[in-house]
Amino acid sequence: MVLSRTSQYAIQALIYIATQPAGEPVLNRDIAARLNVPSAYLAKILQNLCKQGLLDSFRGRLGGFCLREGMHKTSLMQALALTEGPDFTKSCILGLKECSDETACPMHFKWLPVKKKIIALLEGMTLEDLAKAVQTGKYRLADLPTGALA
Amino acid sequence: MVLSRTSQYAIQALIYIATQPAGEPVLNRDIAARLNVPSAYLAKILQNLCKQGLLDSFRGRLGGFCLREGMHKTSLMQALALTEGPDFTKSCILGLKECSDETACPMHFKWLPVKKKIIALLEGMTLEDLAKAVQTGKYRLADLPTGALA
DNA sequence: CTATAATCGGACACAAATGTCTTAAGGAGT
DNA sequence: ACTCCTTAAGACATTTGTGTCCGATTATAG
Repeated sequence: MVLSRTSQYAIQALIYIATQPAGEPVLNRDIAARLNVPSAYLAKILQNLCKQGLLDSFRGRLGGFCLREGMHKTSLMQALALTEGPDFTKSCILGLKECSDETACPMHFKWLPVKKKIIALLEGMTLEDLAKAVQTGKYRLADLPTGALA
Repeated sequence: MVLSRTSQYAIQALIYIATQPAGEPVLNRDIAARLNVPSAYLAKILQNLCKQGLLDSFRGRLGGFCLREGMHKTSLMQALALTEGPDFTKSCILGLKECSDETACPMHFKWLPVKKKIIALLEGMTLEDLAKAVQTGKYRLADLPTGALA
């Protein structure tokens, strides 16, 4: 429900990168192992986030990916706009092309407040926030506990 | 966001059928035309809803689909469980297989209240409710106004 | 009984999402 | 210069969602 696998991988990876020391590139291979996600596919996703300006990438030795300067405060909403498309919260829940306060589907006015809550939630959480939550050890980013890898 | 095309078509069709006189089968062809949806695909969806017990179908002359006795009060939640699978609200927003109050992803406790609102909304709306809303003429089921077809 | 009209069921077709592989290009260390 | 390690890029494969088609089946009307 709600998010594509691509977006889920992207968010997980972004949070993980945000937990690592700023400025030290993180290896795609390490992220993939940590999150238990296919690494070649993850690489594609990270490359896309680079093109969109959220990440920086470095080739060669000491290379890898890291958050671009200042991007720790990126909201989940902004990040998802990059993976799901900028209008991913705009669409009608029943799929109607035209659905607004003036031309509403029968669910429109019931769905609207819930949608607003979702948007507020996504706009209110930053990568930094989520990274800090993970660093407390109370939450996990993958199906294994935070420190379970060797 | 949120619903597959299949589910969107299913809900639209169910609401439309619920607006029609009970007991009089509705033609798949008419539903498809009214909703501007591919009729062969819609037929598959309706057949599935029959197998799952939500609709009745009748072949031959005077045939078609209609809501099974008593199913006007079916909630959106119940209908979506048939098209999206019974656990479609259960899953973790980040895609973790294990994510509960005890083993939580960093979004878990923020997402939980929103998820509950969504579930309450879906459980609170019945096909009958939505059909009545459409019948007031204030809402539309397709991209054309309720009465726009010839 | 026959013709007609509708769903049923399966096979097929196409597109998008997801995942894999290989080669090229670029940076760091020796 | 050379080698190694990394991302970049594109081709390819697989899976799933979406959509089409056709013959079989069933019910009604004449």
